[in-house]
Amino acid sequence: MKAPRARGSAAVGSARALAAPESAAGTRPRFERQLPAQRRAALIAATIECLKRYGHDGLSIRTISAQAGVSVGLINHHFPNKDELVAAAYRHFNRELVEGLQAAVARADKTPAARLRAFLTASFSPPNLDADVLAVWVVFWGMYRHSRLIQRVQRETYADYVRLVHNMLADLPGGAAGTRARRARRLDLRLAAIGLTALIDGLWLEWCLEPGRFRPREAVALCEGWVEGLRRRAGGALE
Amino acid sequence: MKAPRARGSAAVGSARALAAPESAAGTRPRFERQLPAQRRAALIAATIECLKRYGHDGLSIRTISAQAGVSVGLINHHFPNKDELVAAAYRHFNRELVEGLQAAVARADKTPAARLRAFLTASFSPPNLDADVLAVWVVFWGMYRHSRLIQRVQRETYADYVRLVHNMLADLPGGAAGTRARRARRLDLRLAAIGLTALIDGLWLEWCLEPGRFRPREAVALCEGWVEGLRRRAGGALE
DNA sequence: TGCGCTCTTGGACATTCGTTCAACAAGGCA
DNA sequence: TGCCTTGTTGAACGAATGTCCAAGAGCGCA
Repeated sequence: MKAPRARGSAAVGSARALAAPESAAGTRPRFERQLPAQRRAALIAATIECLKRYGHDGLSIRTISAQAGVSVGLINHHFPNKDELVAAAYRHFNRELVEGLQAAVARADKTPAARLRAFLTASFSPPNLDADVLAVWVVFWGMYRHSRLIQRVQRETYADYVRLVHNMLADLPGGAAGTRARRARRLDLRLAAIGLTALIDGLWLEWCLEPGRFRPREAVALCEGWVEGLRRRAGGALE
Repeated sequence: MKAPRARGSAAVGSARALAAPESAAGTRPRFERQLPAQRRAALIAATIECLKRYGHDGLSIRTISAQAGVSVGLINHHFPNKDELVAAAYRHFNRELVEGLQAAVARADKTPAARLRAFLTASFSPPNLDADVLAVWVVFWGMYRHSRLIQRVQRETYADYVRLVHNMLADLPGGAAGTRARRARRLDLRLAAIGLTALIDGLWLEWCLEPGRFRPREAVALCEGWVEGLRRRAGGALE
């Protein structure tokens, strides 16, 4: 299934198509100049939208420029090449996820349990829990092994996510270890963060591959159950 | 990063390159005819190999045929089109995973705990736990939303995997519920299978995105810890 | 008002893509 | 031995790809 060519440019979201062609002498501008930062943002948004709609096939200069309501040449004026645009889109996508989760946690009550619940609920709600959104992730992951750019962005942004999860677990009752069990507990925390992250990602994946199999609330419950089980075993080494 | 063109065809694994060009009148066959089933299998193997080496870019008729040591036209003689070849490769990949896991379980001791451990160990060992292998999965997942063929194969093969996990959990001590708690327990089993699958998939993903963060044994321990936590809560509804 | 910076256009380019097909030839069978 | 089935080749096709660049024009500034 290929992305449509969209001749004449539907120009979704562009001001271009708002009015009918001028009748009188009024010479309406044929395009609107924008500041580089704005245009770059629009191109990044168009890239993600194309990825949502057409998957990997949507990653073509012509599809993206049509989606942005812009000519083919413009992309290479704002980005040195396609790979840089894709990497920028990946960075944006990552940042928006992490910032959204951070905001959800910040809005919650100050108790660790409430913060965790807010985090999980946000993870399993729109806009994150959307089959289109996960499809976008998966396309990016598919590039990971063979694109240095994608690898770099991953390193840059993933650390924030891991830190968020890690801190949330550390704040849980029993999470602040005394000096004595400090070392064993830190091992636990490391593995716990890894496990929780994996559980969340895996549930994401499963839900999107087959949304009917369970409901978002059940995913939250599963994660909370996991954390609960962790706390019960607290102090003991995992292996 | 594009896949190389390989003019003259290195013909990896083909009998073609075994001997030097004939000097005397010996007219060595220019190619070897094979049964359709064999050739199809070779093309599927070449497809997966290309996916491992070059990611999504490896999915081109020319790259695959070069990898198989075969001409471009042959692929369309054995498969109606490229999508069917890719779907066949996905089916093969799925089947090999599931059958490998089933075999590992079958080889293990008959106790449920040993079977579970064998399953987990196999899940987090080569050839499954390989960054290349997961990269292949991720490319397939990236096609899922937009390819009916891939969706169909997914439905066909995923059920076996889920059943395997489900049965293993059901066999655990405490898994065989009495008639009284039957219904509540079945809810638990369903969610437990979902959760364990998600945990395994997520750990896969994490390990391959950053293999240094934890060791395969730790992944096994995390999964066993999860199952242990489940059994401790056995009988109670999860929410 | 008009100049000029630079954002924007869109045609042109060389490649690569998936698919087709006429011709070739391997190898079993009579 | 020679025929015949059919697996196999590789050139050719049109479509689509990413990039380039000369020309055009929006809009701030003098």
